[in-house]
Amino acid sequence: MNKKRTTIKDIANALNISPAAVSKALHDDSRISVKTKAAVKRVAKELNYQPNHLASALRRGKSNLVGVVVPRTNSNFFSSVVEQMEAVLDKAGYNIIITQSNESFKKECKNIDTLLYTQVDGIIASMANETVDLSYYEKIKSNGIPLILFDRGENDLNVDYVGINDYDSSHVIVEHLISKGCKRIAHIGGYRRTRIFNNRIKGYIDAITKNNLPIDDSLIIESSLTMEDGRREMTHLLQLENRPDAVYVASDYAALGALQVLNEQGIKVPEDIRLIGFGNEPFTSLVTPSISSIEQHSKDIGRIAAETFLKRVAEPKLKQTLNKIILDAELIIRDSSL
Amino acid sequence: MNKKRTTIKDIANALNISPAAVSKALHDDSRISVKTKAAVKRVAKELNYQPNHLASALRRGKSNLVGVVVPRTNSNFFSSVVEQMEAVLDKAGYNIIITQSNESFKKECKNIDTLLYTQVDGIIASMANETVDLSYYEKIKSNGIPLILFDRGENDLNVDYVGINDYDSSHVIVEHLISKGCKRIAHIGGYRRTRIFNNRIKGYIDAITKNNLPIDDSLIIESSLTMEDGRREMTHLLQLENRPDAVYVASDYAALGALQVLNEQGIKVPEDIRLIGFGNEPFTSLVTPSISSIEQHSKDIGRIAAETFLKRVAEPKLKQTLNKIILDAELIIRDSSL
DNA sequence: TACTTTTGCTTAATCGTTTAAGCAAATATA
DNA sequence: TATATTTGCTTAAACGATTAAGCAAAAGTA
Repeated sequence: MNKKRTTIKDIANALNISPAAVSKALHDDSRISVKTKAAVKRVAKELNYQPNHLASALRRGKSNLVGVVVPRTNSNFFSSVVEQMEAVLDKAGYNIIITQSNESFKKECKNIDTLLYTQVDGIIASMANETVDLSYYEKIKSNGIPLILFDRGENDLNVDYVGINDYDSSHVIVEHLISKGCKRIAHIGGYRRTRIFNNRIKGYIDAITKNNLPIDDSLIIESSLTMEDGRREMTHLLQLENRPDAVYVASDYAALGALQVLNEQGIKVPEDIRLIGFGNEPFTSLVTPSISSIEQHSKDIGRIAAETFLKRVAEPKLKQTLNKIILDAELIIRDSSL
Repeated sequence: MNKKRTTIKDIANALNISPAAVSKALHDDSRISVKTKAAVKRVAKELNYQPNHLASALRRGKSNLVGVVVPRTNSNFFSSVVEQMEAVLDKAGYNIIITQSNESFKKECKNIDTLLYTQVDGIIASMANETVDLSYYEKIKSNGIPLILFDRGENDLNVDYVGINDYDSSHVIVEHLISKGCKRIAHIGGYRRTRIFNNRIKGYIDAITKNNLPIDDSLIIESSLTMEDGRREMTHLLQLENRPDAVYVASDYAALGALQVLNEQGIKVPEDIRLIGFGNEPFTSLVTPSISSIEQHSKDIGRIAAETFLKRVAEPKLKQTLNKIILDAELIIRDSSL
């Protein structure tokens, strides 16, 4: 029983050469003979050698790990983003560590600490709904490793960002609804403190105003955008004296909750009330009626975020120009707003 | 600009003591005076000291990281399992690295290599559908770190396992359908090479036989159980001369695809055909009609898997008895099988 | 032939932390 | 008072890989 794992030293001993030569052979150093390289690789395989990442990372000051912080992984958007990141980073020799905050600020801070502690070479993150205090993100910056934000970002942080144009998306949605004859469009949104939700709200207000419709504060609601929130806020909207004829919900999950309430109360969608979600989660096309929604180009976001990280580590620290990439979102029209 | 991160040495220099004393002070060693401890901690905070995980893990031969391998994270089952693991392991001072195979054997192997390379202290895994070759799992075992499997496991590996009783679940489903008067029950299952799917198929066959119904091979289908598979196989079943009056699908995703086809073709569920899924994914209660399904107790599975890992590392290597934990599954009856 | 260059290695230091071993001073015990 | 124990540190050697520096032998050049 060889309890101990094979190290570079074991290979060196077996071949009667120095550990340094082994290390170089394994890295195909030009100063090692073809013969020695072959021998080293053969013995490495024989002894089932597995390089010790900790040792090499410690020595090289580089872990080849990228930390990812997402609010949750079980939404199609985030899991799709992460999948693309993985694909891009993998090709560049990086592995990723996924952590989820479950929308909790405290958990998010813990995750960041864990990642820094693990000596990741960079962090790609999307912030929890709760997050207002940015000190942990400042901590990443002061650590000197690249920080790239996506979707749920924050202007004040002054770091690379990839996301979609939330403001414009609201315009597209509102104008689509108006084209269908809607006059009282409600908005179940997120909290304004989160930049993207604030942008959606601003876009909504500006689009309403631009189209000469009145702004009615009772039609603008802030929430956490869970399915439960969608149910509650929809119920609430239906109790208004002057009901809306359309509801634009800033998340598909909340839109789903809203749709359930509408279905339960026998309100016809889209005839009585038109409904639009946000995120283009797969279930939007599966429920009855299917829910119109905004496609956020998750794959592009994941790919670009990863590429931005790679650019950052490649770039000399000098000419660091900030990358703010805003993708155009796309409205997918389904039965709920026909 | 202090490019370099603060190390234990910096603290030692600031206080004119040895690095060893600093290390001990930070770990509350009893042989360090209260005064020194306080001073060390103060300076550590002042200099914004962040321990280097690589170094300590290298030295201690323990990374306090647990690797998790799942087929995907964007299913509620797996993300819920992972969430519980995280909660349990966190309390014990462990952090987790999540990797997803996307049901690809190749990716799974790569993930395992990455995790071993990162020197995780153990691996908790659920196998991809494709996985038949177990050599990578043997590799984990031969590495000497604990391996715990959940849900998609494998008897041959002879390692700890947590899952639900797939065989019994099939019985419960079949008997429920029979109680509703169904006589021709089809089964859209996974591939027999995967143990859990094989168990579901065996359970289905035995339950049908036990209830004196004939086994019709054209009603037993193997597939990858994606939504697309569900659509295709349902379409196929509807083309049979002698249609089934119930379909038991071994995954909610495939069940969803099947339901779409039934809805599209105007077949009434549950009146014409009853439908049952597996996994109790949230969307099963959201679609119309809502889909009956099996609750897999994902939270318990996650918790128990994590606890099993902790037991393993605590236990002396001597008295290693295998932990096989099989939970009873629960049928949630919804509209699709009323 | 006498030199320079290249090849193919070795030596030794290093990354940041932990820890066994050791040692002087302070305190306790006989 | 003499001896034993405890306290509070230091020294130095790891952990396993990488790498700058160096050095002898082989090959190339004049």
